[in-house]
Amino acid sequence: MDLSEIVKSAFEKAFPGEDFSFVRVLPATDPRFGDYQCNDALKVAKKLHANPREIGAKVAAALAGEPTFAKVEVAGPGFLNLTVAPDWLNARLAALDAQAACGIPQTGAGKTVVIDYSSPNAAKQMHIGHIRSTVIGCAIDRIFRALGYRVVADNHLGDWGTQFGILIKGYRECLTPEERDNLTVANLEKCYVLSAAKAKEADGVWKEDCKRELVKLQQGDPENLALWKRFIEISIGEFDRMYAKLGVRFDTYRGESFYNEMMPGVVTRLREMGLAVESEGALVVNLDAEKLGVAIVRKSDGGYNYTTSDLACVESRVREYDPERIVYVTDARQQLHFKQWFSIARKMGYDKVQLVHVPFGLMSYQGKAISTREGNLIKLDELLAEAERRAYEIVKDRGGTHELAAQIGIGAVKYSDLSHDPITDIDFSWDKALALEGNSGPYLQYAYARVCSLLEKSGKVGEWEGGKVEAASGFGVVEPVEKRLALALLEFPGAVVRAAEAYKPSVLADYLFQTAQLYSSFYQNAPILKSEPAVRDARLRLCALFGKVLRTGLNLLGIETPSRI
RNA sequence: GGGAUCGUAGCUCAACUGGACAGAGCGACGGUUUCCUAAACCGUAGGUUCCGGGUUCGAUUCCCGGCGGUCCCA
Repeated sequence: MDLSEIVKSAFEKAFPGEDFSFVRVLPATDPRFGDYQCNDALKVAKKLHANPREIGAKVAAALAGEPTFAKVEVAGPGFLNLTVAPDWLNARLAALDAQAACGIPQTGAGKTVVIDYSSPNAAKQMHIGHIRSTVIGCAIDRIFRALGYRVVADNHLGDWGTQFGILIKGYRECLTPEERDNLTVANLEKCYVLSAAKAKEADGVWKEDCKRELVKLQQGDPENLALWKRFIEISIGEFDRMYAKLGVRFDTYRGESFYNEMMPGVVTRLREMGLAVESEGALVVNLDAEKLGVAIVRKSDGGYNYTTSDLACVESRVREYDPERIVYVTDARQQLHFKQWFSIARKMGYDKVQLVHVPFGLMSYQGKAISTREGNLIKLDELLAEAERRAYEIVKDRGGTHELAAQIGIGAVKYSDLSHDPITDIDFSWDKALALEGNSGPYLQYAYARVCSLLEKSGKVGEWEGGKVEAASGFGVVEPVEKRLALALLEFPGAVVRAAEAYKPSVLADYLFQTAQLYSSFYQNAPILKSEPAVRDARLRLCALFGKVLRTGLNLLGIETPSRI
């Protein structure tokens, strides 16, 4: 039985008739306090106006004879320090080992969640600023899938808007025939820059031409529409090349254009419901009551903006998927925007679907926002190539391949982002992004590879890569380092759940690193293969379970787990 | 002007949402390879958790007021 349940019923036994639903047992914050602790006697003391130590003592008495615990102590002002019985620990480890997906609870079974992430702009190359949404979103995606949710991963591309007038004009006038025939995103970027520069010329002729092309596109002109489609296809092709390297995949690529024809309907409904009113030629929703200012849903020139398209998008998603929640992974600058349109969506009646914005901090480079204008834009492609190059320098001496180097380098890039709380601003640096030592992706991959190597050498565990560990032996945890590792392994499902609840892959990353540290310490300080057979088998089994947990966890972060590095 | 967000070791970050002496990594210093992968391990130094109040048995965490950085809106 769950430890919290056991202690809760001890509270109930000691103080009948009280509500103890809040009682929780947590891992001990320090090994000296035992294996687990419960601090809730202090809360109870407040409620009952009683001495907390006495309450702790009564609960401890109620726990006497409970076979789960080898020792129950009241410490300090009334903390309950719990030491579990070896049998309990071994049984729990065996249970964890036997469970599919390392015991991750299937709380999402039968539920759908839409996760909206990455979302780069078409006709531009991806740069380091795109890592965060892509990598954090991908991890949240994988975590929710592991919890049993049906996940719809959607890439909400920036594939519509004024830039296409500039692009079409630029395509026709600024590119050579060869460039037009072999159109790449790099070329699109180039012609955009040239065309946008000309649009700033004083006479305004070029700018007018761009506008005309845009209007033609919006009116469905076949030639412009075909060009636009081609731009999008080329862009997606290029994005997919990046996603393949990053191990990211989407279920749908629905850009802004997908919601185009739905926008007038949204505005009509907003009007009919009395939510939107005319103001200075524009149509706005006033949110002053919630201190969210005013949201424009149709501009004075008749154009729509993101608020409207996001509302159209939520309508569309609810209709199609009926999701329990929709998660948006975007940078923190958009917080106001999301608060505004979430509020409007609820007023429109979309109050059953949970709308969640996961904001992440800004990425800068050398202290400046990343932009073409600042000239500090590092292409994602370059970053990944450099990551692979640095990893290869280390790997090549051991006969490592470029493929292995890519797994390690990209693991380093992803982990350096995922190991931080998403809200943290990041000033990009090559050395930080590509760290290969200490709290880094490769540290975890290295720990995993050593588990694989160990098990291979033991000759006992043939099918381990397929997840099968011979259960010939129990766990027989003895040494303190061994026990700390064992207790940490039991926390894995909880770490996954906490990461999901907080929408923070960093919670899982942190757990994996701490657990890997315990493993490294154990591995270094306790002989495994050289131990006597009983100890050796028990330790191998623990290592195998750690390997399984680590592989599962890294997989949730989207980090590969080569078996040899 | 209004709002959001962050402020923790020299640097980069944790701290399971209010618990025990605030922990890691990097960097610094010192140690460990006839031994299961040294991308590792062990140890030492390093803190007024921005400042000031408040709530509480107990605050890095919650509330109020400042200061500073970043961002959004007007």
